[in-house]
Amino acid sequence: MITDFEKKVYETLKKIPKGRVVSYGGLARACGKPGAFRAVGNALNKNPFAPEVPCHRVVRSDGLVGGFSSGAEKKVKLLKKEGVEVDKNGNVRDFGKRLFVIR
DNA sequence: CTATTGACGACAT
DNA sequence: CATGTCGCCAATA
Repeated sequence: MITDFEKKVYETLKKIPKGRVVSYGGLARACGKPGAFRAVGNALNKNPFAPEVPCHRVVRSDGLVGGFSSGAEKKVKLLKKEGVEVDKNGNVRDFGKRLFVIR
């Protein structure tokens, strides 16, 4: 079951360019719900469009990669593969520059 | 319909 | 600067 909110989340997430990351809060704001960052995380956790939607590009506002349905390590690996360097602590290098602000 | 949960965020200590 | 607590929204039981 795909709700309108989740659909919006996935659609918005597809806009994120390769090599860039977006915060849960920013993504939530782009969906019209500035405070729904938790709900966004939930939507991504289900992740019905795993390879189609780049859910691994969504990171926490504090610079940490956050979690991942298949394991945060996998997420980090994918990010590195796209050119996003991640510290062993889990924080993205040059987070401010890598962060993609929608609209 | 009510309660609990979760890939979080901001503020307080 | 590091840890702890409360608040947030939507989905699910």
